[in-house]
Amino acid sequence: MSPDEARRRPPTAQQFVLGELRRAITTGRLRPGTPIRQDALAEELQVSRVPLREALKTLEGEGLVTYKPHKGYCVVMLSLDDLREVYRIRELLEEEAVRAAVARLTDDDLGRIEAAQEEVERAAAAGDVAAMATANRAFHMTLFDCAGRPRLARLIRTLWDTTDAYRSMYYGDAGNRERVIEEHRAALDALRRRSADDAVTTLNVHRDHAVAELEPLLDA
Amino acid sequence: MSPDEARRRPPTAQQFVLGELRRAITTGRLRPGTPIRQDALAEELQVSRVPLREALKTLEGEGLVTYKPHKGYCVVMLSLDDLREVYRIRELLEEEAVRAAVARLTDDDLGRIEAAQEEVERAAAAGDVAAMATANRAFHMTLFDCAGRPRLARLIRTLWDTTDAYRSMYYGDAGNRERVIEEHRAALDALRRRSADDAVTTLNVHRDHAVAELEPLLDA
DNA sequence: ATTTTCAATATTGGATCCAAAATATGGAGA
DNA sequence: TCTCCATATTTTGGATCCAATATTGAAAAT
Repeated sequence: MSPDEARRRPPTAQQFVLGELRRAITTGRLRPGTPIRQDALAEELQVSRVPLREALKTLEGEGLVTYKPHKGYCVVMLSLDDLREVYRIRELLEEEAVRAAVARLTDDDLGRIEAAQEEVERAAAAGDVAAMATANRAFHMTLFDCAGRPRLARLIRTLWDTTDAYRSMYYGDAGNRERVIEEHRAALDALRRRSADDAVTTLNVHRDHAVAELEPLLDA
Repeated sequence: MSPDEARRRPPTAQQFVLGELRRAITTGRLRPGTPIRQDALAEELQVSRVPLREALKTLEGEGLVTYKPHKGYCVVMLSLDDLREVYRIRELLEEEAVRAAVARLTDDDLGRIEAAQEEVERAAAAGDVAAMATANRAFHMTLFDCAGRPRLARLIRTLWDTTDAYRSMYYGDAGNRERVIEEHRAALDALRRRSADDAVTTLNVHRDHAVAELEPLLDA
């Protein structure tokens, strides 16, 4: 392992494993529905089963894996209904977050959101799908964090985590990337005008587009 | 351990510990803010630290304890803001659940909710606070489960878990117990009429009463 | 007296080993 | 051939041990 990797590597094995598992699920290396063989996975990640199991417990709490006593963990298979349910819950919670955020949005906050958007556009221009997914998330979460409601923001984060595995596919399409940028700009415009209604509407459209694109992917 | 206890005891140590920890936090035996000494707790519960740590990971996911690498776990101290935030989120999600539930409520469903209510009243009459808390929870969750939205119901459950520690205090007061029963009856009436609006309104009032009673308790 | 450093101690993180449960295998009986 | 049951193997659950990190306390220097 290079010094650079060592610096990046989290301070505990369970956090390292957690990140690796997220990535594996996100990128589809661990496909939905597959049972998780702890022994094999632990060996592959060069850790013992203890930190692996703690990471799995965390993922269970986030709804990314299921667990049955004495049967083990299993990557969650998101059904179409699940997807719609998650997005509907997101709609409810994110509207709440956006309204609270707009009510107390400072110019400084706005600047950070704009910076995130610049990063999104830079990644899109470079065609870097992974970077774009990260930047997109930062864009939204920065806004949600402005609501000053840590528990609400935490909930929304876990909901995003749940569908991360599928969202990355969304950015594979150039048309989607272009549309995301346009919709973000519209949202930013609403935020600058401190119009909560417009921001909510814009972001709802944004979200609906995403779920509409994702739905076909789940049939396969 | 008696045979009866043995039958009740969960199939894995981590589930047993999970239940014990919840109770300990709920009853205030583990007070908010106290760091959790794994060694001592494990010994007290007669298990090793491994299942204890996995249970703690679950509780962390539910927001009942916090975790810092190399520092350990800590029972969360719910601030007044936290309480309000949790109840506001519950309001949003439970309205959604109730509307979905009413839309598909069968007579059979209604019967189960009524049965839960009978149990609530029975426990209240007996002055059994713990049983009343359990029955009350069953009353609401039975309704939420009727929504046919498993993820939504799961989320609501974890939100309830978060404030369980404080809710039990609520039932210590006889006036509160009486009011809960009245409000449940009003909600049942709305459900029988299949009036989603009335059910939502009634339950919002119900919830607001609870939070109003709980708020003073959090100053101390 | 205050601050800093360093060692001693306590506590968490992780690896290995063993036990318990579930699953797979294979043979006996109908 | 099919079913059922006993056994072997795999896999998960948990206990113990060791390592790494954090905390505490005391001594030394300013």
